[in-house]
Amino acid sequence: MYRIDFHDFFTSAFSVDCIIFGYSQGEIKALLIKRAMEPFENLWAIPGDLIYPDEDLEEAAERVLFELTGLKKIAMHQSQTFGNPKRHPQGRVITISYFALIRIDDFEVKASSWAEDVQWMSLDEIPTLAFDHNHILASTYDMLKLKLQNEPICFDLLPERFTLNEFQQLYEFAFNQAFDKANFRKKIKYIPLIAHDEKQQNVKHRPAKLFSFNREQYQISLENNSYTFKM
Amino acid sequence: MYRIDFHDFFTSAFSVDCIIFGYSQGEIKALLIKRAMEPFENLWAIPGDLIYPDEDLEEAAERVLFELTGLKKIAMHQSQTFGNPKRHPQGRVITISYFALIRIDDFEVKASSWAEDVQWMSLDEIPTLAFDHNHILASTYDMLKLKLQNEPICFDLLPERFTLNEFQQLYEFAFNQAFDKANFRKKIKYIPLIAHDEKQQNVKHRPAKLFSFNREQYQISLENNSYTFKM
DNA sequence: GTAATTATTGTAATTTGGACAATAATTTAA
DNA sequence: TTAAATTATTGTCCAAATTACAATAATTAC
Repeated sequence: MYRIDFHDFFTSAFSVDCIIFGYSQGEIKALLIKRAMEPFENLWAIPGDLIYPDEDLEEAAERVLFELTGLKKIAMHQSQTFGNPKRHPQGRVITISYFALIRIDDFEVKASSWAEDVQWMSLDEIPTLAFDHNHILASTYDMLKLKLQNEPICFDLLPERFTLNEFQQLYEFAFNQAFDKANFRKKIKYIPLIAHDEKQQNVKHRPAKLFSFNREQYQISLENNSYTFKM
Repeated sequence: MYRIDFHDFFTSAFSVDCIIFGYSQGEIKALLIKRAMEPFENLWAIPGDLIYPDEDLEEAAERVLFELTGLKKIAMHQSQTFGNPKRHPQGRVITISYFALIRIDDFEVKASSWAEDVQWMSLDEIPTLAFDHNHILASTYDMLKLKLQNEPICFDLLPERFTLNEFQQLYEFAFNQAFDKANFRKKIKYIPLIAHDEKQQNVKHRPAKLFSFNREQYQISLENNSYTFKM
């Protein structure tokens, strides 16, 4: 039986795609770039590019994101890998997707390298994207919703200090359903939050108290096995 | 600015690794092969190999698994991707891991191709494996335990017809803790099971009734959103 | 001060979950 | 044939969580 030589396999490339979800004004959005380069020139796409031969995956995700959008110091989480042989018109490129969650108002994005433009887009207004990026985005959003139920990543989307109503609204947006206010507050009773003396400013009604997530306390509970996040 | 040419990136290869978990005699085991080939010749490893240039990922996982172990018609689920630049001593190889769950007694495994031996190994008796395979295996087992709580994959491990006690024992093994019999039965009250007239054979005590998972009913509930599996 | 608005807390009924006990069905051995 | 042994199955009670809904408190705008 003929056996292919090890080096015959080195005919493929890898890329990373960085799906960045942000939250602002009660809405979850995705960060997209406009391609100034073939293939799919002028189409919108998930920021992504090829991995250097000696680069680790997560390292590549951070570099590529920075090069295209100016974002840095963002914690990236590995998601799925997409490898249909026909997904890239110029050759075999397998892409590993990474996702991250940020507060839109805390960062400034700026298109550079071969990104002609960069923009936050509402999830219900996503145009046809380059490659299989519509599929990748939808599939990653499903994963995000799953994680929102089992990990305290909602606090990466909310402002550092938030009201309990803002907290509730994020979940109402993500799961597209209303919750009872009183019951929501009971459900989150065990989530370690810090209650501040500070209150909402510039609202024309009774201002709500501001809270923040107690990451230190959460870490301790994790190590103790004394609490597991569940929504 | 110097820009690397697209084709300079084609210096890497992909592989798939197939983590097969099986269940038999009250224990979850993993299927491993003994390598008859450099690198790591004679070490045990997760069955895996390079992906052909024009092959889809899942297709590759199924082919590789068959070539090395004789297993076929096994539904594979994508897990994580591992890409440390130094993980393969002969070059840059990024590996995409797939996992599957099967009933050990329903299949026969047979080493072939460059697998010198193939064996089911208890999870607490795993030797030092080739490459980063100990890490991959441990990480995939963690994922399995997570999925056992949120998806009805336990029925891929149990025999087609099982007793409620066998069902309970699988969870007791995976989570390494005992459950109350009566309460376990309450918990599974809404899981769509078919109760058969048939009973356990050849036991020296009152035989238990046999059940099987009602996949059709489960599919319907999924589409209805009328039930979500939760353990 | 008063109306309007929203934040926050409370209550009661229902459902679920955990600990434990009772009963039923079957095999084995005398 | 029957009693002892073993395991399957069902039931009960109490505590805790969930749900729906209501009441009260704190602000702002006028």
